[in-house]
Amino acid sequence: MIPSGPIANGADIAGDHPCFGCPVRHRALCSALRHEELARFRRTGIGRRLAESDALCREGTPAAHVYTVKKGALRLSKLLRDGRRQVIGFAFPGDFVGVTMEGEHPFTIEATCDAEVCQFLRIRFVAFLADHPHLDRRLFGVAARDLAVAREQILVLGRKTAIERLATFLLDMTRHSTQIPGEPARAVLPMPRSDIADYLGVRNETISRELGVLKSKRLIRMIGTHKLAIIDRAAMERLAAGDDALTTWPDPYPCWPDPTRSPPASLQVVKADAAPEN
Amino acid sequence: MIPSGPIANGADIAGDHPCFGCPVRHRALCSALRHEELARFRRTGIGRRLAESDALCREGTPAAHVYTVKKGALRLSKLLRDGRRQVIGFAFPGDFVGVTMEGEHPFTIEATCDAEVCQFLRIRFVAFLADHPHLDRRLFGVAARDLAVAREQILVLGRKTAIERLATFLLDMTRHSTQIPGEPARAVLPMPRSDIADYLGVRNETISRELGVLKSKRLIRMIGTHKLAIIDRAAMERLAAGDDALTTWPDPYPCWPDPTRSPPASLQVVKADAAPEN
DNA sequence: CGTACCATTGAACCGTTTCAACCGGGGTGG
DNA sequence: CCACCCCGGTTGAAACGGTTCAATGGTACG
Repeated sequence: MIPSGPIANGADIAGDHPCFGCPVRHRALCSALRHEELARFRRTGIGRRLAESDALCREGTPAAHVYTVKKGALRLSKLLRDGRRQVIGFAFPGDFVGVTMEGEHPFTIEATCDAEVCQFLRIRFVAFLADHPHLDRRLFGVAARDLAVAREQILVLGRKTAIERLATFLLDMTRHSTQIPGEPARAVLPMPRSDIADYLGVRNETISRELGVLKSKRLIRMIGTHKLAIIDRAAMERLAAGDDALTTWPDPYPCWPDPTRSPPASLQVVKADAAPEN
Repeated sequence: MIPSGPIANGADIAGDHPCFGCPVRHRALCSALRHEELARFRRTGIGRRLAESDALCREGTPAAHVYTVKKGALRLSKLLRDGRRQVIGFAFPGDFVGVTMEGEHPFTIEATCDAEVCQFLRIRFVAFLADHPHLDRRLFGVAARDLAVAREQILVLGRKTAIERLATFLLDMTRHSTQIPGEPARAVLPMPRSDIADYLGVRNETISRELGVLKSKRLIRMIGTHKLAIIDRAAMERLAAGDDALTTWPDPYPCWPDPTRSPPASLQVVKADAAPEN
């Protein structure tokens, strides 16, 4: 509804430029930058290679950098003081992480597997933003998308059963693997079971068990521990959407759309001196 | 970290202006607008009065307006297809709701009690944004704050017990009631128990029961059904933070901050031709 | 003052957790 | 080269927190 800024289409990068060959140079925030300034800013990023569980930053520490994911995957997580962990989300190639309004990181960022990121100094990034105010719109777009994802996850954690959460997650993961048209969708899970469990708000034993249920119901087929095929996508989508619940729900929660409640009659205009079309 | 735009301090509104006397004219997005344009835009908003359960918009319908809350409270909620409901969040006086990148509302917005909002036509709002690009930064700030709140709620729903969720919520609610220094903090709950339950991902019976537990432990004292006093704030905060869990947690989740894991030795610079301070 | 609806309380049930044992693959050292 | 071990993943059985269903209580509103 609120239009995003224009997508950059500047000249590409020469072979000796640090961004040359970067798998996400046309995605992430990089694609919002243009022409010469683009090249100048992107050159300030340095690559870092991470192994599983290597941390980019920790919850509560001063935020000194922002990052673009080039390969692998990251997990963003928060801890309760007694050690319970919640994975807030994962970041995949092309994602941009680490931007915050506060001075310190709101969560820990670690690799879930071998990964590569491009790291930018935050003060340089902030200065660059000041020189390029048109990026604010773009930044808002990134935050708005993240917000929609986070709110969807609130629905998942608040109201879905374990198997529904898992189905939702597996379908999501197909979007991060290249698909062959006509073939069953593939999902790669580039993280240990414990990360999936902490993302979905259950224990890893539950992940194992519900994966077993999906297998025995022939909705999925495992291809090793970290890869699988979605055999019956329609059934998975019904499951993820909460359609297959065996129980009918009590009255006070009408299914949407519910024409019987559509026009709230008691809505009334208090001040009528404004334009009528409002 | 990313600085917000300047706060408006323009001349106030004359007595015949529709915004005169609005309790939030110095807050919400209104405070980001300035001087004459400010007055012109704010005049385009019309007031609406809502009774409990009156809807401003419904999940999935085209987004035609944006709103500022003046009085009362709103709930933002999503439904699963079988009717399970999740309250994504509440909006209180001064909050700005309804902005979305998509063309349709991602959730239903209803009043939880008698409420008043100021309603703006979206196309007019978008046009105003186009004329005032400095507002993009402000808009990003709003989205970033909402994002932090949503992610905190993910932690609550994914990892906290029912009583911890309730303690977290009650402490939050004290920030929306005026406090008397030296007195025990007061919290007003301007919504039915079912809204609190659907916000915290439990049934309303559970809310009743856990409220009973907090009462019997002398952490809170009810003052009618919709008001209460926090008697032992320190204990409530420990409870909300997950400090009081009776069980010690297994090893793999170190408490933060954990110096033993701080410097990930395997972090290595891949390209070293960038500035050294990066 | 009655009544309807929200809130509370009780008891049985169930999904997920907890605790424990087992499996299997990859890396290491003998 | 093979045995061993370590650790992530899987499976089983018992315990528990929250749900479900049902009945009662309270209160706000007509």
